[in-house]
Amino acid sequence: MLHIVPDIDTSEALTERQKAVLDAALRLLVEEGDQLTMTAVARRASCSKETLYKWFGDRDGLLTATVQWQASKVRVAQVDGKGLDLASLTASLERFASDWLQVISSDTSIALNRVAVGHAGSGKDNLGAVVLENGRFALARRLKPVLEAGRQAGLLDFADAETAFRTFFGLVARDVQIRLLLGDRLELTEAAIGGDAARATQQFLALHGAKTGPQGL
Amino acid sequence: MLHIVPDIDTSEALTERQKAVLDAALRLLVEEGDQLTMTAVARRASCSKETLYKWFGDRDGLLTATVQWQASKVRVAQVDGKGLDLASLTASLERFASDWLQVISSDTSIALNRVAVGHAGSGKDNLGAVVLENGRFALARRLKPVLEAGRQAGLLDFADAETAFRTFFGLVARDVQIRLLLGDRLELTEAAIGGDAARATQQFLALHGAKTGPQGL
DNA sequence: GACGCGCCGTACCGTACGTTACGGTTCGGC
DNA sequence: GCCGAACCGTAACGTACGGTACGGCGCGTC
Repeated sequence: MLHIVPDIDTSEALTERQKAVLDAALRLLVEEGDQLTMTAVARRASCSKETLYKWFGDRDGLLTATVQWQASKVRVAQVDGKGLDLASLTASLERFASDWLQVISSDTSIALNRVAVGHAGSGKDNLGAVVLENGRFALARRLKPVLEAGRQAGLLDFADAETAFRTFFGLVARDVQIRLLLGDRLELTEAAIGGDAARATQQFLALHGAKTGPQGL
Repeated sequence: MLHIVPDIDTSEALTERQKAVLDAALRLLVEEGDQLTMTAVARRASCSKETLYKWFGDRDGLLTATVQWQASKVRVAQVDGKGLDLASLTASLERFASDWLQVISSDTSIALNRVAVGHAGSGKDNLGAVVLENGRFALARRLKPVLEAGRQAGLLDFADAETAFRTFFGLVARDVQIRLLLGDRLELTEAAIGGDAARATQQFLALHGAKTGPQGL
């Protein structure tokens, strides 16, 4: 009922050592933000700067590789639509919502998004596109089949899956991500996330749940 | 029925010349993002670096002043709740939604948020707090009285104004801001914004509009 | 019309950091 | 045991940029 599949194989030919280096860079990114230096990465990863440049070309290459490396680790649960009833649909939606809130409130996601947002301004690289592709769009790819299945099963009612997805997204994320990115302290406990996921799911069902009885409008 | 009031008077003792300099800095910020240099600002504003440092202290001071200067210009419409009926409530909500989408999709807002997000990582200054205070929180301060008035008038039904506001916020903004910040091209025409504002308002009313007939749950 | 003040333009200083170069060490292959 | 490749640690280089100093100029004041 629930299995994990990578979107794109971005782990192309990365040795264990290289992954370790990228993990070090990632930790540094979380701690220091975009002003991490090549020297700091080399020291933290116990490798030479020469190696960093040989492997990743330049600073932007290292940053890109780091972001892709982390992005390749973010997986959203995938659910198939067999034997769908209201209970399992609700559970699936709540799980998506919960996973997503968990992701966007994690230190790693915040740091990565901060860097990507910063770089999106000066269009040197496409960190923003990478983050978007592995975040928001990956989520949509996973969720839409569930929505479609829900519609097939007569549980949901909507015209356009993309629009329905965006409504769900808005109900789940609300102002959380932008507030976190802007530095607002916003403690999201496990319980709060669960509650928000349930609320968002109920709201979504209220908007797009198929009417059971006869209904105008 | 609709008047404009500043939140905080941050235009404290800014001469016209200083405002012009900040406008130049702002334009540069929109064009070049955070890697704008003091030299560039001085050249664009036709002033000397010495003056910049005398007026704003250092680079962060200039950035902060620029952000506050722009923030002080962003005003969300204020609406009072007299003679509220469903039509005027709907119109108010749509106007809020439309204004907000207009703001967050503007080049200026995107540039400012990018800078603020970047700086929120390395907590040197509080640009993030400034942006948040004049954006998301200012919106809440303006909208909540309308929601409360709607509840008083028996048009809306919700337990907590803050939660209701966040729901509305989510329905309006959805994934727009994060996508724009991450560099996604996302053309928001006047018409599209109007449509989204109407849709979000209708969804909000569907969730929180007071039930007219007898109704369980 | 001399003086002082505020500001422009620009040259200059110091530093941080990206990038490169190089000597020393480990290690697998023969 | 020797060779070369890969890599570590560090020193060195070049540059961009934040910050400062200084000469010149317009302008209000006496």
